[in-house]
Amino acid sequence: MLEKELDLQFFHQNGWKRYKCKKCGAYFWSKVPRETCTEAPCGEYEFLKEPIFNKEFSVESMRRSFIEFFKKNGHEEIKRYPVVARWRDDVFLVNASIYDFQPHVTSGLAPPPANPLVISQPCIRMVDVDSVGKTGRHLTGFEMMAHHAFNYPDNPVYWKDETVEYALKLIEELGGNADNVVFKEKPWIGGGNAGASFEVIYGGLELATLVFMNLREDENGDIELDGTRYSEMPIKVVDTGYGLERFVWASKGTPTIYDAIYPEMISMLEDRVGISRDERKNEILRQFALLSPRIEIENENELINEVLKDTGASMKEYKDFIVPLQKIYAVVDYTRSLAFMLTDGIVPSNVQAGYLARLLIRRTLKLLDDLKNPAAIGELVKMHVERFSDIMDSSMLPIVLEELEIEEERYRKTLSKGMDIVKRHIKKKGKISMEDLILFYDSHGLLPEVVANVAESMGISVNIPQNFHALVAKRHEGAAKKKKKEKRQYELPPTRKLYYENSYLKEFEARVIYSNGREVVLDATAFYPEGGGQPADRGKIICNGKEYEVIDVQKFGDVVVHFLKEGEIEEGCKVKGILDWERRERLMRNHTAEHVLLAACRRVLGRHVWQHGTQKDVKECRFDIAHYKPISREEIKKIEEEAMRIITSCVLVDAKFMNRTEAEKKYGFVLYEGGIPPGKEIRVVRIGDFDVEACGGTHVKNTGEIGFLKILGTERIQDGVSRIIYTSGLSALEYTQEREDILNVSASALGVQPERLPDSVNRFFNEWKEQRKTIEKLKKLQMESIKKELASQKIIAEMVPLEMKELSILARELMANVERGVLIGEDGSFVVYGSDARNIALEIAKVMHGKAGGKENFSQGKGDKERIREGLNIARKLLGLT
RNA sequence: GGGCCGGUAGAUCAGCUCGGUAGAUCGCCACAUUCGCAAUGUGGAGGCCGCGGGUUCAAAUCCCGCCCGGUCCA
Repeated sequence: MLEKELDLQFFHQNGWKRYKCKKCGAYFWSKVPRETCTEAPCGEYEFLKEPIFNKEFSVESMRRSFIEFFKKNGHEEIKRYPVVARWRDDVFLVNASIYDFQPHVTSGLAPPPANPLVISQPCIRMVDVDSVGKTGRHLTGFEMMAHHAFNYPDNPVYWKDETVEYALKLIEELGGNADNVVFKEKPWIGGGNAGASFEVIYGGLELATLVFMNLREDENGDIELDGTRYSEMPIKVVDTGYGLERFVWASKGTPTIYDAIYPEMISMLEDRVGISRDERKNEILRQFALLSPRIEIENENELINEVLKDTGASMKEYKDFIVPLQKIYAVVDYTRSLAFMLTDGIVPSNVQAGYLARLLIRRTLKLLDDLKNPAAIGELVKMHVERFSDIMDSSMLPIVLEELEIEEERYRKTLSKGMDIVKRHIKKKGKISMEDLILFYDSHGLLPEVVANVAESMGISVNIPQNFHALVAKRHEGAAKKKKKEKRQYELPPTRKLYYENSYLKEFEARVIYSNGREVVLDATAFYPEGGGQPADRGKIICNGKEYEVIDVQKFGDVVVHFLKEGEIEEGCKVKGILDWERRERLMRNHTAEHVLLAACRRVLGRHVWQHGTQKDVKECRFDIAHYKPISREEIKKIEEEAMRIITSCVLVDAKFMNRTEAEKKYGFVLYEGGIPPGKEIRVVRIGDFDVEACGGTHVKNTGEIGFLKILGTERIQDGVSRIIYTSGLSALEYTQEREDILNVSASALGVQPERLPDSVNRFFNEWKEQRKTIEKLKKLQMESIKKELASQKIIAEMVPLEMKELSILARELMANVERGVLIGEDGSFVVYGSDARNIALEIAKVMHGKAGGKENFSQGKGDKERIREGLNIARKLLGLT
């Protein structure tokens, strides 16, 4: 398939030929005859010996050169997207520039922001997190420079030949020799799409990938790749990715990619850690970069040994200089990724994208600890934000720094708590098993190396298995299973949505176009179907004078289906629909109130606040937001005040349908606060300058109609996610009235004014505690006197005015003097001790119609308190007292 | 979203396996020692054993549900 797809005219016209790599067997195109594809490990990193361009580039100048080149060639420059993929629900982070345009642009549903376009998109890839620093070339954060063209059947832009030509021209413009380029053929699959691609190899390094995306997943498709079926797409997408950092590296030929990108921060950290660089160390590092494509990082020891062998370096040299340097590299890369993630608004958390941020933070802190803390994590993130201020939002810095402080504190706490647990465990068990190691990691977040360190300081050695993480993963197997909701399909024309035409419509007339039992579809409806966290309307449908109650309304595609409580309506019938207006009005107010609340939260708490989930209802609504610490009482009050300010300003609420791409351009991704609606057209609800969201719900026309917004409470549902419970309008008034009632009832129960309640309650509670203590003391005294009375005898069987708990205590104290005893309490419970105690207790229980049990010489039980006399009698008999 | 661990005195935790008297250490208070402090000694105060059900004669302990915290995975 590739051979045909990638046999370009351009190659034939310009003297390029197709070869097969003698080492890896892949096919490639080259202008000069070659034995191998030249990509490491088939070739070597030639650029490390001789940079491939005739001048050095910084990150900034390379990015600029790339964008200017494509602008010159008819491309429009597009601003970067956030690294957190808010417009998608299938991934957390942006992994590649094409993510910006999936799924709606690539599927043809929405137009691209420009065509063709050029962009430099920051990406985060967590998969390489373990390799960073050690291989000399892996990164968690990088910029993918890209040009994209979307070819529609009626509007083609350009395709394979032009794309290849651009790659060569760009390299020449940067001062490289196009004849050294190799185009390696490769099938490409990703994100539900597929196509053919070229890897652009230069100097042994893959500099770019040129993807020609023309297939999409389709179970009925006639092309099969990797076991999945694909069919041709109407749109053909040129998807390129040029690694910005790799280009910079190749222009400089530094020992590692990190030295090329962040020379300033690295030399600063080297100074602080006390490492000096020289040619020899650079040679060792260079060797790591040269060998790492050949030896997988999983076999790290092999890689290290090879490098030491090739360079003649000692293990000590490696440990003293190379390891700290590799840690510095990782710190520098991680903190830049964090700078992107946090300024783009990711809040550290124990779930979702926030967890990935926390993971990076903790790894960074661990590395900084290893390096004896040459810098604070916040200092480094700040340096990145300042250096990349042209593409990062430095106004987020204060919030980011606070988030990092909170995270560091939390990490230290987890760590010290975990160490305590390990120490206690060792004291108790004296060893640490495999199971324990997994438990410590899985449940307490302690890396096995950390556990081993603690154990060794206590003189216990620990075996860390090579496949530790695999074992942990095995534990989690079968844990996650997703189920997709099957949505029914109705083969009916779209329902006319009267609730969008006039959200105040209370009654309407329509015709039944489909009826099946309790399901009714009308040609038009004012009933709002459940969606966007707003519950369905209720009300009734009247047909031929007969009323049918509507208990649910759902949307299937573009068809609105009403569900009746009972009865059946004939198709074709003319009906009148009447909404439960009281309910709908409250829902509408609460929905608009939610948008107001979000605006207020962003103003009070900061711009990182992001809606996380929501559920409207008539009375209480839930509104979840991403925020990095619990919301304080003071903040709640401020949010309420801010919201009321928006409400009392009587701001117009504007709802209209807009072209998706235009809306994104105009308002940005804050639009998707409430989720990602499908389709080319999206409904945009705007409240003055306060808030704008894509939202399909029904809203009031003016914020003044909300009247009153009250926050009923907050709770933290996850780390980094707080839930605000609120209500508005009449429901809010009802809430405050109910609260007042509670106060009044409580106050009158105590016979005080409501204002006096806090003091009075405190007093009563303290008195109650005092009295409880007094009772305890009196009981103790009573026990003492009973004890004195009984202590002179050898065997006793008595009724005493005590209950179970005191009986046991008394019995145990009597044991010192009295050999055998039966004590029966006034509530019918009893204690027996001394020889044969259990059997005696069972006998007493039998007589007292109760039950008993306990130890051989100390037993308890309880029986009918009316039969205490009988119990005593049998006890005396069994003890030989009568 | 799922898995795992935890919630007992102001703090850190033991007790839970196998139901039957709620404990330790630190901190706090008082007294003793001292010119005074630190240190030490003696004594004392301090617990809705997260909440709600259930099983049981009897639950901190066993079972179920919920709440809260931590942690790992997607």
